[in-house]
Amino acid sequence: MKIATWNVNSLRVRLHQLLDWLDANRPDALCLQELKMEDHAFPEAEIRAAGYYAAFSGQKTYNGVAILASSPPEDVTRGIPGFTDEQKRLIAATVAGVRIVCGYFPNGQNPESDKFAYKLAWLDALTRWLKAQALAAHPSLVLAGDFNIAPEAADTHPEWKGEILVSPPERAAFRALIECGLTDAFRLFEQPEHSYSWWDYRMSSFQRNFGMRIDHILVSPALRNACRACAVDKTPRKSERPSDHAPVVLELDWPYQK
DNA sequence: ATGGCATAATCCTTATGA
Repeated sequence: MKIATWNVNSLRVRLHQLLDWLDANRPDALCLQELKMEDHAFPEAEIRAAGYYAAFSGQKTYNGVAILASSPPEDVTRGIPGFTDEQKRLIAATVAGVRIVCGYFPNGQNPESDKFAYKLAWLDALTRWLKAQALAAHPSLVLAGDFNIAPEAADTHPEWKGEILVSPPERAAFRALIECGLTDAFRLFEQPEHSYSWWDYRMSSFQRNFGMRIDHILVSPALRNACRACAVDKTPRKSERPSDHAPVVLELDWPYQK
């Protein structure tokens, strides 16, 4: 089973790149973030024609998340239960017996801003819900998306300066997620040095590999031993008019037979 | 080397992202 996540930074602009990528990679499930469109504009017919079903939660201009799958997503839920949030940042569904939670975590802007407080509150609500409910109800669970956190020093270019996405409170919030029993699938495998998933559009950041690893796939204990490979696919980032994020792809030996 | 880019909407300027 192949599960992937990709922040497309406008599904309208990236639709054809998405369809090409689906054709070339045939994931069983794909988590999308930053649709930047309302549900009525979601390109359901094009995606269906590519052989995929979709569950989505969109909004105008910002945010918006979706789960595409080769079989119809089941038991779809939107938002973090118990957390009132106008921003469409979370969707969950079951695909082939795996509970898939797709998130577009808040950016936070800077540690002094209200948006930063919102980011930490959002992460706290997510962590509490996973710990108290979701993981118990669904032992085989994947949390995938744009976390907007580079968890360790190795996840940013060595010369990275800013505070946001790397601050101690953000990294502590990431560790709290891990402490729910989740594993960063990317780090289960040997990876190229300086592996990132996002590069700023400015200053030729991609050409200089001046990036950060902020898109992640976390797996629950029941899935940990089923992980076979996990990698960043830089191919779409090299195309014309790319998203600033690259897809991250996890291969699972699932249903697990050992 | 963080600015200078990309996107959407308010649409020729602003808000936001990371």
